[in-house]
Amino acid sequence: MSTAVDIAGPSSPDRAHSSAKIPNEPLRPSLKRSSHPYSLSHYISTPSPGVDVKGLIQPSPTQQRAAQPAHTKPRRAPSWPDMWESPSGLHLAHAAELLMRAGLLALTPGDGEGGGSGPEEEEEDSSGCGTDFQPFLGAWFPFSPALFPLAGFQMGGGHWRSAAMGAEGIEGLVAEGYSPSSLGASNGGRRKRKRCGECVPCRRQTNCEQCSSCRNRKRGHQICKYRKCEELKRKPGGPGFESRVSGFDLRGLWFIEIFRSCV
DNA sequence: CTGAACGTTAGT
DNA sequence: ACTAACGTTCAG
Repeated sequence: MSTAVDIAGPSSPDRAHSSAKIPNEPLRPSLKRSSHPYSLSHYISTPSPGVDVKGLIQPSPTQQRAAQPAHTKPRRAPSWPDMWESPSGLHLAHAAELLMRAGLLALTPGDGEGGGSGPEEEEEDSSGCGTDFQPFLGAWFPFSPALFPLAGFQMGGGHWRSAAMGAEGIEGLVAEGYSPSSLGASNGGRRKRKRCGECVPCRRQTNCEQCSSCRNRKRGHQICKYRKCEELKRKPGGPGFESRVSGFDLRGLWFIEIFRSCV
């Protein structure tokens, strides 16, 4: 199965006559940085035979018990609800929960007091698992580990944590080249959003030169319709709007698919 | 509701 | 300064 994205567009000759000034790869540097040879679909469709994914991911009975929501705490960041949901139903939170059940992820509560409700549990859970999984993650995920802060995860104490997109998450974004202003954190959210660089339209490299936007570029000031970022098409603040990293959809699906096939 | 036009922002 | 393109407004 090819991971090639149909960047040719529905009705557009992908001619190379796109205006020379149009950047061919308008991706964020952090997105371009990924040099991993394999794609998500590669891992989903053909799990590496050399790696016992199940063994790494399947929760031990102890872990399962430890993860039982006996006193289910809200795992969602109170101030970033949208970040955990996506319009397509691909819930990163779901994936995160799966991770947690598998003992591969420890949630950092909002206050971030360190051990959370059960320092002992955490020690139990992370024994061997986290440290084993860490290099595994590095090899497993095509996107740079540096992207984890984007998804609300951070490294801490030898295993991955969910920072619930608190201050750490913002730091991660900043580290990735997002300025607070570009995140809409200031000026009442009237800042320009940036294209995600990951969706099909974003990955398209040429203008069709046929759509109204292309033909009317002078006055329209709009990017080619077939290159219009899917994320930017959504209304800011609308349902499922993910203001910063549109890859959440992909990653959420990714996690879920991986766990579906492995657990 | 959709698309065109324009103002504005952001990168070079 | 110039260009690309996002956000907003408005006409149809």
